[in-house]
Parts: sequence; structure tokens; C-alpha cells
Amino acid sequence: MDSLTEIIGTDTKAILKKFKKKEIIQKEGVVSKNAFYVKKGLIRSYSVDEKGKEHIFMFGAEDWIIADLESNVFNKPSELCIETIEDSEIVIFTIDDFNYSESSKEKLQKNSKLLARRIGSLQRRVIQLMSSSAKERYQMFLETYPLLPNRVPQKMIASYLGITPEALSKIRGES
Amino acid sequence: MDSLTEIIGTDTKAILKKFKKKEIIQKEGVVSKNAFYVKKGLIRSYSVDEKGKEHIFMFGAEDWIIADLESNVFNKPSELCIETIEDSEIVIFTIDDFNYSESSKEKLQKNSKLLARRIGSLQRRVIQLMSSSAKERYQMFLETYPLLPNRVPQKMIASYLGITPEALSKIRGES
DNA sequence: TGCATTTCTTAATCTAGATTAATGGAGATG
DNA sequence: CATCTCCATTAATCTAGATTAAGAAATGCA
Repeated sequence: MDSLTEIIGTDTKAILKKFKKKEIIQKEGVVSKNAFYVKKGLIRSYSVDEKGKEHIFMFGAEDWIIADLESNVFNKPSELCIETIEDSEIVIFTIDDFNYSESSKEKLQKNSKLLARRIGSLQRRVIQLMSSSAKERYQMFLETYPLLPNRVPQKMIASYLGITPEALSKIRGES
Repeated sequence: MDSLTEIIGTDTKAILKKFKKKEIIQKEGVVSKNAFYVKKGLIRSYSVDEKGKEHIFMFGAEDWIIADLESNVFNKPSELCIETIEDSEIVIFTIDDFNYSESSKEKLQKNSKLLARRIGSLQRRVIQLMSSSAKERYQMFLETYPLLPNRVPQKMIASYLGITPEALSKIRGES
């Protein structure tokens, strides 16, 4: 992913904020215009179902942007909670910086490309969830994010894969 | 979804093409700059896994746009095959009309919104696949697409839900 | 440093949904 | 019209992964 200034430009009123481990950056149910660029550290976005179970939607390590885009663009309450996994430095900027108002055409086009890429990766994830076993999904996770397994607790990897920690432990024991 | 001229403008070289039932509109593995607006009829996009099993990624009825956006934007071979379910009239246009070159700023912004909305729906689908049972997913499908069940064969609904036709039949028998 | 809490693993059941197989329609095609 | 192929359903197994439970390891905190 491109560096931050490339994405949002230099004319923006972004602020840098430091968070400790396990701090909540954004609560679910809140309408927010914020997007979060991970300068340092590791964060996750997740939803909580009716039974109170957490489901990790994605991880964000250095140089990633995490945001609930639909909440941003359509003023809907966010379905995702965003929280730090490690002590982190996060650049908080608004979706207006990212997308609208005085943005140049080039910036808008670049932005569209980022969105298209994210759609591509979500598309692959949907297809993967429908067609692959837990073991296959775990192996694909290892290939796609080779650096994360050392930094993310097992139970969160399990949550990302859509399985229980017990099932993941079994899979890891096998291979 | 907005009407077609609102989305791509009137200055475009889109063409209207008619397809019969079960015709392939776009093969997988091909790099394509095309997007498909369904003027009339019903189409589906799907991937085929190593075992030859089809997985329906999405349906497109009247007024929907279907495209493999990542293929479009990054010149990657499409992972999806697009095919008609009913006799259909499809407006074929290129991603350049949709997104780049001479597009106005307003058009680019509107386009970004469409992409953000699609990301939102994919996000919900991922979370749903991870957290809901087949029965819950079926009920959500009925709520989200109340008009489709009459037009789409059971086995395709099953494929969209990520289950077998037998499992879907059982679920339908219960409720 | 020692205690408490959370995390990881292993093992014994249980269950949703897959697989296999057989049957009765419904469209298509000659 | 008769035949053929595809589709939906039902039922009998089978299995991946959930659930439950309990112990071991790691981590946080006083």
C-alpha cells in the first residue's frame, strides 16, 4: 500500500495519536468520519454477534488503512469496532481528506484504485470462506500475511479464520 | 442503485447486447475492461474451485452492475465467470467510461460512493459467512433479495449461500 | 517475587452440513 | 408424443469443526 502522504496528500489536517495495547480506537454503533492509518503497531477491526462472540474482520499492521467505509460515506453507524493489539501510533484523518471536497482528480482516481483493490481482496475472502476448509484457509492466511502469526495471538487468528481456537490448535498440531 | 446514465454519463460508447439464457458473458481467466449493466433479465458471477465446483459470488437483476473490478483496474485475469440465468439485455461499457480519463470530479466522487457501498455489502457478507448458520443466511438472503427466489433455481441459491442443494432443501422443509 | 488471569493445548462428545444414493417431477428435444 | 436430461426432494451415513471440560503455559499485576 502506498505511503500515507501519497494517499491523502499533504494538505490534510490529520493528527497522530498514540495508543496502548488493547485500547479501543473506535466503538461500534457510532457514525464516524474517521479513517485510521497505522504508522506503527498493529490493530484489528471486528464485529460482535448477538451471542457476544467476536469476529475479526481484518488486521492492520504498519502502513495499512483501516476504516468502516460505509459508515464514513453514508453516515451509517459503524458495524465494526477497532482496537489496538500492540502499542500503536495511529494517524487519524477524516474521510473528507481521503475522498471529497477539494481533492484533485488524480487523488480521486488513486482513491478509486485503492477501493477497487479492497473489493478484490474481499471478493477473494468471500469465495475462500465458501470453498475452502479451515486448514486451507489457515495455510492461505500464512502465505498472505507471513509476518502476522508472530504478532497476533492464536485465538485472534482463529477468529479471523471463522473457527474456534481449539480447531486452530488441532490444525497447527497436524502440520 | 442509480440509473445507468447517472452513473456513467451520456458521453459513453456503451453498447447494448442481447443474450439468451445460460450464455456466458465473460469467461474467467481473461483480462477485461468491461463492466455489465443489467437492463433486463438476470445474471450471475461465479468462480470454479479446483474440484470443479461452482460458487456463486453474486446475482445481478435489473439495474445492477456486475464486473470484476480488480481485473478491470489492475489488468489481472478475472477470477469470475459471468453468465446469464434468464434471457437478458446487457449494456456493456468499459471501466474507462466508469472511472478514468475524462471523467468529471462529480462522476469520480459518485463512483467512489458506489465502490464504498459495495465494500460495505461485501463486509457484511464476510461477517455473515463467519458468524451465521446456513438457516440464518438463507433467511437473510430472503429478506435482502425478496424477488430473487422465484427467478433463481434452488441449486444456485444454495451455491450463493455456500451450502449444498440438499442442505437447502432440508432448511426449506423445516420452516 | 508470587498470585491471578488469560491463553493454548489436548481429549471426549456432539451436531450442522457434506456426501451418497434413490425417487418423482419438469423442461427440453427428437 | 415419448424419451432424456436436469432439478428438487428425502433419507442414510459420514465428517469437519463446535462444544465442553480440564490441565499446562504464558502473561499481567500487586
